[in-house]
Amino acid sequence: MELTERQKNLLLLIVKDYIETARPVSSKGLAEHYHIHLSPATIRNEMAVLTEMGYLRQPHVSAGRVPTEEGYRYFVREMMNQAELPESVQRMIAHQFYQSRPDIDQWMTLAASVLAHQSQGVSVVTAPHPDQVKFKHVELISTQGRQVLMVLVMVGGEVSQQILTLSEPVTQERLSQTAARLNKLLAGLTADDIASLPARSDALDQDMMMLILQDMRRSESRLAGEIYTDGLTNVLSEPEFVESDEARRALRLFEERSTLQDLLVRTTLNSSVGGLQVLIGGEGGWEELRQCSMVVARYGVPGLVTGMLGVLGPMRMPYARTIPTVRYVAGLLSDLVNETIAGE
Amino acid sequence: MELTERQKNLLLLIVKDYIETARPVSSKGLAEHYHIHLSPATIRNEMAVLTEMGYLRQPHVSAGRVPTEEGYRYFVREMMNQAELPESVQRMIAHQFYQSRPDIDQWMTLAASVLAHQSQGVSVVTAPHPDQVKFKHVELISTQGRQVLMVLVMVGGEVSQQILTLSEPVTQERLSQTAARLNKLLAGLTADDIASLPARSDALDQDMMMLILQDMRRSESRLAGEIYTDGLTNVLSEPEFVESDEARRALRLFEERSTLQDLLVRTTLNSSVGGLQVLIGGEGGWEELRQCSMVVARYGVPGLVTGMLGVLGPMRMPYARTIPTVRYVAGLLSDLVNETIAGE
DNA sequence: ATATAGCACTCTCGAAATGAGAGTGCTAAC
DNA sequence: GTTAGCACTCTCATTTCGAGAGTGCTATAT
Repeated sequence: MELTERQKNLLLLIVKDYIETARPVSSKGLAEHYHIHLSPATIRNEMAVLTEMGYLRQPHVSAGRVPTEEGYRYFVREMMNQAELPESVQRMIAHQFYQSRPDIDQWMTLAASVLAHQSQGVSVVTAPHPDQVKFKHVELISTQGRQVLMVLVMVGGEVSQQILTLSEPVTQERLSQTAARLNKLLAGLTADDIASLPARSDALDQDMMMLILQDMRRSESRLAGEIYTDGLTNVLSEPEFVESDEARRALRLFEERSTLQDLLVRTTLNSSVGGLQVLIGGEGGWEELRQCSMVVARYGVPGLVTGMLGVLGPMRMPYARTIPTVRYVAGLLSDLVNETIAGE
Repeated sequence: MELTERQKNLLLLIVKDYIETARPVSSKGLAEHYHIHLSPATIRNEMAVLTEMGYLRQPHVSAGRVPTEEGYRYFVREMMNQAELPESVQRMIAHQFYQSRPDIDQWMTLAASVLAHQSQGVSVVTAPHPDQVKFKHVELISTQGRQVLMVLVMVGGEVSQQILTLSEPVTQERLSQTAARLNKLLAGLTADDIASLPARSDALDQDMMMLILQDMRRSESRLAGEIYTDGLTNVLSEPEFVESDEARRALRLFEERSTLQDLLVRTTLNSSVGGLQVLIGGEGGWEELRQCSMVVARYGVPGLVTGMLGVLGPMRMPYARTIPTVRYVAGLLSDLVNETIAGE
């Protein structure tokens, strides 16, 4: 069954109003607030129909109407394509990015901060992660005695570092030689490639190679790279979170990195870069998030390096603000990633 | 005026009980719950005295007693020296640390997690930070085109990395030579030392040196290094935070890194490594934390590299658990830092 | 047919009323 | 010094109540 034009406008207006005020919207209030040329009675009739169709519901018989999940979905579907971030805001955001120093960590933190601020929700951003990790460069630096700092650089610029403790002291010179040999040998190889290489005759070389392999595996398994979040306290004052334990429990998800990653991976697996998903009411099997919505997007260079970013908020979140912001920041990060690995 | 032995015991018991139950403790309840050989009436008399002296107060005339800040302070002072973490817990924690891979980042995350879990509060840990940054090693790696990854290692193992974009492409070979020259020239120097060096004749060398200097300055100004926190959601369900807006607002401090740093620096400036401070009710001029307490400690090698860690919770926090945990983890981190930079 | 006015009806929400219970302080006796 | 007893106070949960909000339905106007 289709919605008439009038029903559609009314529905959108109701959702919008509810998002702003957080209280059930009444026929009278609607008629007054927005000067529609309709009487409350007429609006009531239409509301009854919309309720029948599952877009609205009444908390109790003598309250106004509140959108159902279906109602939110309709709203989001309608405004998805039209919503644009004001240009001044775009410039402001872009400015911050291009002014920060060019460092993945900075960018991620900044992205999380911008998202949280603009949307007044909780933001999550994962660092860009190569689909397949390739060795680029290793550096072995003796700190002192048997302690060695290993800095491993992957193709694409990802860096991992760790401190090793050797069984016996080794000179910096020997470390440098080992590093040089490995750099030549392993350049551009994937973890699988390295695993299938024959053992090195030199014991130190062999040990280091194994450690590198291990590190690359670890890097690969971190499906989504590091996770940055911001704005946790934003939602604390939202009525949904003050009142319901359930909503508060949802926040716990955001502190547990492993579940969070799971969530992200699951929701963004089938979404392509550029595409944007809105999950309303914990769609996709997240019981804990039944009262929440997420706006997520993937960014990066498809097939090479990608990451994801999103915003979580109450189902009543300001989609009109959140959606374009997520989309814009995703685009920005894609550009930055692109520039960084250009000409690969 | 001194407290009699009986008053002291009573006071400690009351504080302990209140910490556990979160509700005002009554004379009767106290007499029943702990089998003291005293009647409620006697206890009431003593309570009246303790109230007089400012250690207790009554939320209203017909409620039990609640500790005042002064009461908490007394409690903490008394148990400060005796509280010990059960050995099984100690082993469990140590195990986690020695099992994790030896990486500052891992350690910090782990420390934050352990603190948050054990104390059921919000934990904060700052990475160890050298009192004075000294150059150790630089590595320049061409990623592609004009993009160069600069990895800077300080004495002590601190690493900073950034991506540079040069005005024109430079070969890896030339970068390596520059790095080698700078490594020789700058080894062991402080930022000030470097600033006073004459300009290099080679333009690339000079540019890089300036960038290194800049990076070191930045590293120095980050007074407390990176900040790790955990357990934010722990306190959300505590009654204090559910009820009062004020307490909730305090959490906002913890999302704003800059204020947080300020707080840490100010509170730990005059505390020595090994010492442990308990700030009750926002002592030290933090209005926002009037309802909270913090247990903070400094760790590391005095005069060389230090960091700090702490736990924030409601004034009603389980000090008996938190204090020994903070102390133990601080010791552990000190050991780890020590091992890492041993023989410097 | 569609929109509207009117009205009866239902339900929530806040305020006021009430009463039980918790806990105290004081006094007098042990 | 300790304790039993008792009067007193205040809170908190519960109930009652009425006002108000908002609806759905029906009859009327366009």
